[in-house]
Amino acid sequence: MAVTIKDIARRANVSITTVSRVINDKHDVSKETKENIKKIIKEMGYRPNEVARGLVTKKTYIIGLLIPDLRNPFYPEMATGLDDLARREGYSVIYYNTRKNAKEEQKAIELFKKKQVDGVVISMCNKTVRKKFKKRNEDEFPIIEIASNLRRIVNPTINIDNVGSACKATRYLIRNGHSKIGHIIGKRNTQPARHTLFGFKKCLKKNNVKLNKDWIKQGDYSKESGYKKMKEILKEDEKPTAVFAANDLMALGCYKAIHEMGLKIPDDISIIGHDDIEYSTYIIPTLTSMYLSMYELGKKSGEMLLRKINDNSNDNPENIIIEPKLIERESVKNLSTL
Amino acid sequence: MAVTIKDIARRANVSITTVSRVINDKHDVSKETKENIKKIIKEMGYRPNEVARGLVTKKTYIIGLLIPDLRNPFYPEMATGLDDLARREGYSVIYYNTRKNAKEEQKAIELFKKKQVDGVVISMCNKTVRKKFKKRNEDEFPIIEIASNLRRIVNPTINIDNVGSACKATRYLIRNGHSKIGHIIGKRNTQPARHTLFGFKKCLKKNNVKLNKDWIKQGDYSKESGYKKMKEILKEDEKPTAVFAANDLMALGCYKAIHEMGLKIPDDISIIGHDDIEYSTYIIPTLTSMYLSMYELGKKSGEMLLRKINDNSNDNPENIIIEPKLIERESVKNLSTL
DNA sequence: GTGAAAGCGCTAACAT
DNA sequence: ATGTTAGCGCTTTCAC
Repeated sequence: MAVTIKDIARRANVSITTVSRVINDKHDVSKETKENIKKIIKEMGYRPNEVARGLVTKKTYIIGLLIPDLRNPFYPEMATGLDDLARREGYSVIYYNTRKNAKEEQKAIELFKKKQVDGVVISMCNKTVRKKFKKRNEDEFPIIEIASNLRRIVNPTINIDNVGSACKATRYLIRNGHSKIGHIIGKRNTQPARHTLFGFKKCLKKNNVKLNKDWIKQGDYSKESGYKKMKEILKEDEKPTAVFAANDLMALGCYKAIHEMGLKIPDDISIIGHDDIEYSTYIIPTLTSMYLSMYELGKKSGEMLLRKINDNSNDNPENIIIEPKLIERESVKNLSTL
Repeated sequence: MAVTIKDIARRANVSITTVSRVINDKHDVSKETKENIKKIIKEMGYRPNEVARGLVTKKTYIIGLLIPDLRNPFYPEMATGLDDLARREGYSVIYYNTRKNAKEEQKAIELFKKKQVDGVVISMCNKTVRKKFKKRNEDEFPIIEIASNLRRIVNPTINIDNVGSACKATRYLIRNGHSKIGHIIGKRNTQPARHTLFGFKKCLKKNNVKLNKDWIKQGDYSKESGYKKMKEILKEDEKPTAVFAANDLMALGCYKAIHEMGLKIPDDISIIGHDDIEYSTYIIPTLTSMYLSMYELGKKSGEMLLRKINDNSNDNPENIIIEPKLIERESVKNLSTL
């Protein structure tokens, strides 16, 4: 058995309360006893049992993190940002990799509740789960939502301005003389995908560029889907001169497809990505993309969450909107100078 | 306040013991009361408090995972394997991203203890911490070590045969007619790095290939270091015709360096990696690498850990050795056919 | 089949 | 400055 507070108390000839006091750094303990107890704690290698502590304080110092897909570097990056912040403030994070599966998302939430986490950061795909979650939990534990893109903001939210971002990306292609533009979108049932598509279309219309539906394909944010969808696009009779991939992972897939078809980026076809993951500067040619710091996003979500955990003032939920920035690299060709 | 077992008991007009019984699926409860209680549980949205439960059962159903670097896709992959298995068996995993920092590793262990995790999976770099850890914990909680490569096996271990793997990779280059071979190793203070270097040297010697120390550079398993070290190699007066990078991430960095110097893979220089991360089939040219499934590794470590948690028989610790397989792709040129 | 009582390791009033 | 008591939400003997 591990040593408990009782063992320390016995050895120090004091009550467990006194021991508890020095553990928690309360002021009203005499210097002598305090030091004596500390010594004994060290000697016996005592470590307070957080489970017991949590039961009475109702704080576990655990944050739940719902991760849609651990294999997308997007999320480890975010998790790192959250973890760093949390750790600094004495919190640990427990993650649940849901694989974008609604059932798993549901289970993740159940789990977090059972585990009595102090708060949760979610970035879910499934609308229904999210709504249910909110309704039922209302005030059970603090939640920060990332990229939910919901109209009515109930929980504090960090949103990515996908409409604006898609617009910027598309405009960049147009400015570079492209008028035959394809788009590989994410899963249609997610808000970000819808918003991105909306921004894309809006920008085309605004600039009087014709939309060709054959060049719009639906992927699922994975490399594989980018690869497959790009191949489909390249099989069309008329091909676009540029393609906007809704994330860098799919853009990576595009690279592979294009290379396999014996074409060159950006000479034969231009690619622009989204998210600007680290890899994008390590592929050849380097990928032009829309940058947003997932690390920062994770960190910010942690800050907001902790604020909410400690304040408990449920009024006016914060709402942060992140606007991705265009990072010009080598994957887009300027046609207008020709 | 959340609803507790008491609330359910009161509503059902039974003792909390009975409620506890149905929660835990004990047999000796009459069908009627059981069903009634279940109904009420559902109605009130009751969820057992795992913290309270953990306090008495001394089980938290939490596994601690020490991750050296979340941003290396290697680890999310492994974490996914572990998570999947753990989840299936009713366990959650709490991770600690140590960033290969000895102090953080130390802290991670302290934390895991305080949190009363049921077991831990570690793959640490730091030898000292590891030893200390073992000595002090001996029987505190079950541990699985990954890639520790320690001589005396105390804990169950999953090892990667880095000596053999480096040998295979090197031999492959030699068979393809290469005799000027460089090597970018990982951090020298880690066992895997030492073993890999050892295997590399051993293979050269065995095949009477001269070792050129200028072509051996020390990186840190990051893309950046691969990039930098490759640049250094390419600045040497005499250049190797092939380079073996100790992991794919560094190989990726090599690609960038080589491209920037205006050279081509594999025509001007061949590259072989190690780990075979998913990206390696998505870069151009596709990377020849040594494959080992991190997902499987994570899963296996979970299986071993759970076995240890449940068995508690500390005798003859298991020891699994994984032997990476060569995956031929496009980044190595066959010089002998010239 | 069901309940009463004790206790897991700790904190938090309330005394002294 | 220190101890006594109660209790967090649950499981687990031990009775009945």
